[in-house]
This record gives sequence, C-alpha cells and structure tokens, in this order.
Amino acid sequence: MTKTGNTNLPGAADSVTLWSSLPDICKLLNTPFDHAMANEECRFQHVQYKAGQRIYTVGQTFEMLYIVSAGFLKNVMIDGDGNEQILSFPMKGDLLGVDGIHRNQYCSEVAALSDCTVILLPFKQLSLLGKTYVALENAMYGAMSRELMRDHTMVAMLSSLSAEARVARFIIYLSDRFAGMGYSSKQFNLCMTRQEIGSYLGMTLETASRMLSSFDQLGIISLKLRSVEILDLQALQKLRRMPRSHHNDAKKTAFSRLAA
Amino acid sequence: MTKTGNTNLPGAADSVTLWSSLPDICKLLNTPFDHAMANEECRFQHVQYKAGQRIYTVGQTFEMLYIVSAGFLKNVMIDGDGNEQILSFPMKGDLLGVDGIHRNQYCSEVAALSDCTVILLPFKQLSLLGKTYVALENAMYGAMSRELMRDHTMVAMLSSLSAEARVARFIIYLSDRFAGMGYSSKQFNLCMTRQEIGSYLGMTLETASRMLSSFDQLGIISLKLRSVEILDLQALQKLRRMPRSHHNDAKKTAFSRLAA
DNA sequence: CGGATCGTTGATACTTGTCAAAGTACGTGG
DNA sequence: CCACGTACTTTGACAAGTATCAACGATCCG
Repeated sequence: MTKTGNTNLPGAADSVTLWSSLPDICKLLNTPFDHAMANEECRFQHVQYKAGQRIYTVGQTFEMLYIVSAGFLKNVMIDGDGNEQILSFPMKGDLLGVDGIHRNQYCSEVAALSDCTVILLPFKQLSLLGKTYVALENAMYGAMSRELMRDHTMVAMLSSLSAEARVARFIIYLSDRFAGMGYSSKQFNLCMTRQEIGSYLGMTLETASRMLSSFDQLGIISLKLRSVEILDLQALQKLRRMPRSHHNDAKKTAFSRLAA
Repeated sequence: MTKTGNTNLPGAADSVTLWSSLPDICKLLNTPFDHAMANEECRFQHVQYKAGQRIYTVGQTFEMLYIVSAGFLKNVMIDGDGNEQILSFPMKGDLLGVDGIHRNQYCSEVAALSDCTVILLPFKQLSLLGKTYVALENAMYGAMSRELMRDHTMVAMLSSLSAEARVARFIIYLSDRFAGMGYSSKQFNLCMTRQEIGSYLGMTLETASRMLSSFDQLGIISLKLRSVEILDLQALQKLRRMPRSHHNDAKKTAFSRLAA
C-alpha cells in the first residue's frame, strides 16, 4: 500500500490516504492472483469513515463498489414505511454495493458501526481491468457469488430456525469471521445494538436480549453487555440445527438439552 | 433461435434442440444489447426438462450458468440434516447457478416444477465473450445484481412481515412475474405445493394453507386448489406492509382492516 | 377403482411479540 | 469532575401468532 496526500472526499474522515494495488484487492477477497498484476501503477483509494457515517445511501447513483479493509458496518434496507431492516454486518474482505449494479442506483445503504476503512473500486474501471487481468474478473464474480451464498444461508436460517437457534448461529458466525481476521474466536465484542441484532435475525430486540441472557445463564457464553466469551461452542453448535423442523420428537429447550 | 438435431444430454428430455444467440440472451435478461452481437455464430443450447427432473444438484462441479427460457422451477438448499429449504421459484429470464462460482461447485439444487426449457451458458465461454461484448458482461453483472436484490427483499420480508403479509406479498410477486411474461396478472396457477410455499415463506404448510383460505373467505382472492384469482389487489397490497412493526398502534387483522 | 399425495380444518401448546418499568452505560455541558 | 439526559439493556407479565398433531376430504394417476 502507498501513502499520498489527504483525501477530500465528502463524508470521509480527514486523514492520510492509502492506496491498494490489484494483488491487495485479490488478497482481501481471498482469491488467487497472478503476479502480472503486481507491478502496475493502477491503485485504488482507501477512505476512512468514523462510526455512524454513511458510505452510500438508497437511491444514490451507482458508480462504485467497495471492499471493507477494516472495521465494522451495517447494510440496511429501508422499506416503504421507512422501517430499517438490517441485511448484513459487512466486515474485512466483504464486497459492498453490488445491489446497485442492476438499476444503476443503490437500493440499500451502508453505514459504519465503528471507525473503518473502505477501498473504492470504480465499477467501470474495474470492469475494464477485468479484461486484462482474468484473475481480477474471477475475483469479482467469486465475491459476488459469495455474497449470494451468504444471502441464501440467511434466508434458510430465517425460514427454518427458532429465535434461539438463530442467535446461536449468529454468535458462531461472528466467531468464525473474527477467527478469519486473526482475532480471537472465543472472545469478542458485538459492535451493534440489540435492536440491530434483532433486526438482522428477524426478531425483536427483547427476544435477542433474552436469548443472549439465557445462553449466559446456562453457561454457554459469558455475556457482559457487548462483550461475549464463548464457553461451550458445542452447545451453540447443537442449537444451530433446527427446532421448527416438523415431526421432530427430539425437540427440547436449551435447558432440557443441557440437562440430558 | 435455430433448430438442429437431437440433444443427448443426461437428464434432458428427448427432443429437438434449439439454440439462442447473444441478443436472445440479453433479451431474456431484459438488458440492452448492441447489434454487433447479432450476426455471430456463437449459440447457446436449449435443454428441456420434464417436471420433477433436476437441472443441477448440491456438490456438483460448477461449469454452467443457466437461464430459464420457459417453465417453472424451484431452487432448494439442503441443510446438514437433509432438510429442504426453498430459496426461490425461478422462472423465465432468471439466472441459475451463480452460487456455484465461489467454491466451483453448486451449493444448492434446482429442479423443474413443470416441464421447462433452460439455456446452457458455459461459464468460461461466457466470461471470454464478455471481453468482446461489453453489453454481455453488463448483462451478466446486472443479472447477478438482480438476484442479490431479490434475496435482500426476501430477507427483509422474512425478517419483518407476519405470515399473513408474507403470503400476500407472495401472491403479488407471482402476479407481477406473470404480468411480466405476458400472462394474466389476475388469474394464474400456483405451480408448487403448500409445503413448498410454506418452506419458501418460512412457515408450515398448514399456516400457508390457512392464510390462503382466509384470503379466499374474505373475498380478497378466489382460491380453488392451485388456481388463484386476485379479486382485491389493494387489500393484498395493504397486507404487504407490516404487521410486526414495533409500537405500531394501527395493527389490525385482515378482517378488521376490511371492516374499517 | 384404489392408493398416494396433496389440501383443509380444528384443538391445543409453545414461541415470540408487545407493553411497561427499571437499571446501566455513555457523552455532553456545566 | 460531576450531573444530567439520552440511548441502550434487561426483565416481567401478558397477548398474539404460529407450530404441532390429528383427522378427514379432495385430487390425481396408474
């Protein structure tokens, strides 16, 4: 990465600008890259946002894709009545803005939950470079496919799991993502409110809070506000799989499952 | 489209093979195309499937994308315990197989609900052609973005709407899709079982059945098994928007809403 | 015609939402 | 540095929504 002068992008926090090369992008996307890309002068700008700032918003004209370089965000859809629905909590390596391609304007918005750094990928430029560097094009398709897979997993989870199981799965998901970024998979901080967790998982904030409290009381996790420590991963993993499946005589509450 | 001899693809119904040109593909994807594509000899094969046949399955190596040319299908995810979760009901113009790109193998399966025709798009070939024909590449990105948007809508719906509203929204969705294909938006046949509707909408088959019956009794639709006629579109559209929003004092049942 | 699948409906229990109240953390301004 | 207001979190009691289980009717297909 290369340092240059200050950026003056609207909304961006005031700071020194960094740039990423094509191999940097591929590494972030966790995709193979060929070294032909390495000695290029084409670079992608980093932009920093403070917690609460918006990266893009609904209706804004689509020009950029973004890759998260550091920090935590939320991807929010806003329905006709102005209600917010959280779609995902993007973090390092995630691709943002894909939903803007189709209608040439974003139909969701992304905001920073923590201070974070995002890499700007001008879509036209990217698409052009893809013709030269096959690996880059593959990285793009791969990343879009991965986002689609995640959405599918989300749909399946919302459709078929109980609130208890969805919260358990959420904790495991975060644990895996943190592990992938080199952080502890056992202990981490939730960077969102109960309301946001509830919205994401399709339940009220009270239910989300209750489930977390219940896991804490059962000794499955140790919870103190936003700080979570996983004490019994296996118990969480068992909760991953359904209640809500039909004709399932092994249906039990978390408590009775532990007692057994 | 061009006729040629018989196909002998495994699983394909025995029939005359048709082929689609690049402009055909773009038209199906509802994307602009330039006429440079028109006089090309590169053609994409049609394959016909009978109701119940599988187009691709979980774990199968990814090679193809598919576009639905005619008929109705279901896209199913299978979880660790062998439970089926319906992700979508693809129909004319929909792109299939995108979830296979990321890991180079499909992680869901697609089966035909009715006899249907699907166009084979070898991914490598497509990706190569994209370098020559910008419009094709844009069509691909656009179609993938559209699928992602649909998933987002689905997540939002599952997270925030009551069973009643989800079923209402499902009927409207089908109506819109049928209209887009030139069929009646008022009267159509559901091509799936109550079980499949329930799986798609995150509820039991009994709840799906009850909601449909209730709309029928209220005169919102006329229901006879799989045949649906929409009698009061406005009532359905009102049901689209939430119950389940928090602190919403206008919360009413379908019945009281009609009475008011 | 008979079996199998699909659809409907009812009774009941459980899960989750709703509403209310109180406690806790956090940031801002005095 | 403390006081205060605001936002966030927890917990309880209750109501509503939905799943579960069961039985029966309808339809389709060989």
